Amino acid sequence: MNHRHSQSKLKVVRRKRPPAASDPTREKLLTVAGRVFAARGYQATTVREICTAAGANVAAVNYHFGDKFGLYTEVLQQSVRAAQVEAIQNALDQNALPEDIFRAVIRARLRGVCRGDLPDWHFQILTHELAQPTPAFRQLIKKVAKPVFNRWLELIGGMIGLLPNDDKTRLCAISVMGQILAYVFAGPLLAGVWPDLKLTPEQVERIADHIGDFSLAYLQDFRSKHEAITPVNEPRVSK
Amino acid sequence: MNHRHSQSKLKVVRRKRPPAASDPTREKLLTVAGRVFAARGYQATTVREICTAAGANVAAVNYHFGDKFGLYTEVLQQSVRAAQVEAIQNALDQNALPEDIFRAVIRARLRGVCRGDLPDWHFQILTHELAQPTPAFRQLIKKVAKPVFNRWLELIGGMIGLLPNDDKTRLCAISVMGQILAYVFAGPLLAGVWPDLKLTPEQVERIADHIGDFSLAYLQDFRSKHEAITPVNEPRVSK
DNA sequence: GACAGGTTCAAACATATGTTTCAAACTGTT
DNA sequence: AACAGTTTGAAACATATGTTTGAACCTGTC
Repeated sequence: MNHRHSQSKLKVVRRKRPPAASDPTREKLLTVAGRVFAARGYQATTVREICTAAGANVAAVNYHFGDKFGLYTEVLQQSVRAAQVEAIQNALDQNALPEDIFRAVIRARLRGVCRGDLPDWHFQILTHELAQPTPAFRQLIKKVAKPVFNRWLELIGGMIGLLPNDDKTRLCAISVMGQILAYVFAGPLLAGVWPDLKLTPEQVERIADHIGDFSLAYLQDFRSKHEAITPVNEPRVSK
Repeated sequence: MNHRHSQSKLKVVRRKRPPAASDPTREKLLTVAGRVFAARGYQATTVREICTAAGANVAAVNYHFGDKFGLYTEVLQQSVRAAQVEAIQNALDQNALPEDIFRAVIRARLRGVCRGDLPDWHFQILTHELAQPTPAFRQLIKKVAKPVFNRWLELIGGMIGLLPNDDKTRLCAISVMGQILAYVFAGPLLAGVWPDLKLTPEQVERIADHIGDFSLAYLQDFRSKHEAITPVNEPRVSK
């Protein structure tokens, strides 16, 4: 009944030569589709809307991407690539004080949401995925989000002297991530509740600093209280 | 082209007598629709799916609710009513220590997300609205979320000795809300990143306690550092 | 039982939408 | 210029879906 994401098309229309590096209509479709998918979500978006907005024929999507879902998948990948995951990876893999890495990650993630004034459309797409995950999304989580989060757990575990897989470590990691998510995903909610909030670059820095302060208060306190029994170099599972 | 929420139907089919208190198919449609809308979102949901799941005829929705959007609006209202807003209102208006009120609010909000095992479907609907707000949603924010948040600002402002509309107060309020939102709205993300997490009532209590501890570390620290210049009884704007 | 008002049902309607088709236009190569 | 492969375009297709319709079906009242 419901023609969901058709997943495995056996007879996919694929061009012989690879994407030609700069195919005008292909590029146009991709950028336009990004905006539209971000605004309406996968289901509510029509290929006709994308094509007319891109000045292309209705058949263009099927020709270049096989089908609607093929286009969406490519948009999603491009979106994740643009979501500055490497920025965060880099921050996490830097050789610096844990606290500095910690703040750098927060800043990197938060910077991603203000390209100009509104949350970047890349994140709006993720919002839709959060509400209604497609197979493409689950895959991206496994491949992108999970490794980053694991590294994040190591960092925080190190800061409070617990193992990465300790429940307390996880709770703390989520507490910090959650504060960031509020600004990334709860846009409409925030706008209704704090209308004057403008996500200028300076304001974003202030927010990042605040989240850092807010979180470190607990993390450092936790560490100093448990330092006697669980030294930094030999973390143990607590309780 | 796109038949969005049709908003103002002039000739709405309305029964003469009010909803009859217990109309079996009407009730059935409402409860079923809640589940389906929560799972798929407004656009992706078909009235046929709802009707067959409710064991009713396709025409039932139009007969009882005018059109698809009428049904959705009613589901949304019922959903907000069930979202335990009063529980939070009550907690906020209680006469107790600020810290206790603070923890009670966190617990109340977090409890709402675990009716059984998965996030309650009421919140899933809100997730869709977050991704793609309907007019009905913006209204709900103004009427429900904003007053609660203002009360929340007062509480936190009082705890750190700042005015409710101070930026710092707002940042703190969002920091706490954000931690909660992570569990409410980022379900798929959490599931991918912490698969073993089971939202049992006990686990929810633990999470609530953690968020309380995590946040109070900063709030109490902030207060004690600024107490000298800004006593509790006479809060001032900081900086 | 007859009647009236409300309710349900199967079928039909109108339209929206993803996809396909096939001919025309285009592009680079010989 | 001729040709082959690629890309585009307008129309057609098949299906999904919100809505309407008119008859049948209740259910209580006289």
